[in-house]
Amino acid sequence: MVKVDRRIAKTQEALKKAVIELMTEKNFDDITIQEIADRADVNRGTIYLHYQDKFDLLDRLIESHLNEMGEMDEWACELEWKDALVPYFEYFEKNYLFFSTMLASKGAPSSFRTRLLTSFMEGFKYEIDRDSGRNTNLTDDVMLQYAGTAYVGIIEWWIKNGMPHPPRVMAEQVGTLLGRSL
Amino acid sequence: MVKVDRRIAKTQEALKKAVIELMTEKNFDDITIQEIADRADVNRGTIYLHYQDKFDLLDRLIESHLNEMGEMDEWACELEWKDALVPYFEYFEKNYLFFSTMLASKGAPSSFRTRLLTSFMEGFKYEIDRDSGRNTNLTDDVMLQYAGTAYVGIIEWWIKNGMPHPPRVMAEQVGTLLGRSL
DNA sequence: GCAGATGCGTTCATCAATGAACAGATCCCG
DNA sequence: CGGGATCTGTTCATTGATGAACGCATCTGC
Repeated sequence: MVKVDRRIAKTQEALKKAVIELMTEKNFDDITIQEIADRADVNRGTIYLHYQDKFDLLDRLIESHLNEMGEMDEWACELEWKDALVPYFEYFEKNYLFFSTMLASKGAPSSFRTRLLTSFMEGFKYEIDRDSGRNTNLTDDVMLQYAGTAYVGIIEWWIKNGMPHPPRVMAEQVGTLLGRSL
Repeated sequence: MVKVDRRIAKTQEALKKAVIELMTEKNFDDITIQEIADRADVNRGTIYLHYQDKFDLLDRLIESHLNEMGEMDEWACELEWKDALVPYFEYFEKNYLFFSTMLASKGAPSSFRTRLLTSFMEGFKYEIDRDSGRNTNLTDDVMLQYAGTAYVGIIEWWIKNGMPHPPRVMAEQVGTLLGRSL
């Protein structure tokens, strides 16, 4: 992990935060580069030092979240389901604004749901029970699609309904259900 | 008003915020330059581009607040007392952490109370009623000291007690009392 | 249709922030 | 007392951010 210049980290952080905020206020397509720069308190030209355009910025924003969740996979892979899921729901809670915005916005980035699903299914692949024999009549693609859409769906519900249960409770219940499905 | 480079504004803002935060956690004398830099996410050397040392930083932090309140004077000087005080109490409320820290900390910057008092008395000087004749038996220094300490005292009480009344209510009551005293 | 306005992407000289290093001061523990 | 550790204030080459300008494209309304 090469440590990045703190100036770069700060401006990128500010830019990502600005995009999320603006997306709660208007459609992504209606957001202008100048608005992002103003909101982030950054020179307009500075954006182009890091990103191609606003679509690239949004893309990298999504990517960074998926990567961060990917890193949590490695920490969690040796834990029981319900323990492993706690940090995930805490992450969703912490980045509430991002997830609610990305899951709600009806415009171009509806692809987010798909990318999230793909990412989850990729992670589930190594969690399928292949030993006990209880899944011999099930194929991987069906199990992955089933568990993946269920997981995305429950997160979507949880976020959009103002997170009615604390992360720990969600982790326990969803952990139980995912364990039964894989 | 020459516009300052936004990089300068950002780092100074971060440094001031860092100092206030750290002062809520430990005595000012125990705070190290490195801690301030870390908290502000700024290189240690950068501090010396703007300030002599941490005392200068604290000094300029106080100064900037007094100046900002001084600018509010000019906007407010032609209003009635109770209207003029509203933005002040809103300012105290907004910068709650600063005022509570500065008024509470028992160490070296107990001078803050004195500086605040001096600043208020300076502002009151032009508000004394010299026309109606009801103050002919009173001297300026007595009135200023009386109203000044009362004002500082009531702010101190309000802040330390968790701002039990909204700014508008405080402004009305304190406005009435100050009007009677000057 | 065209003129003004707005947004985009890029350029460049200038300035601010970085981080690493340095010597000196002070602290503190053995 | 001595020496390791920590904090300070300063230096400097390097890198990132700035803001102003530019040409170009796309709207918008007269």
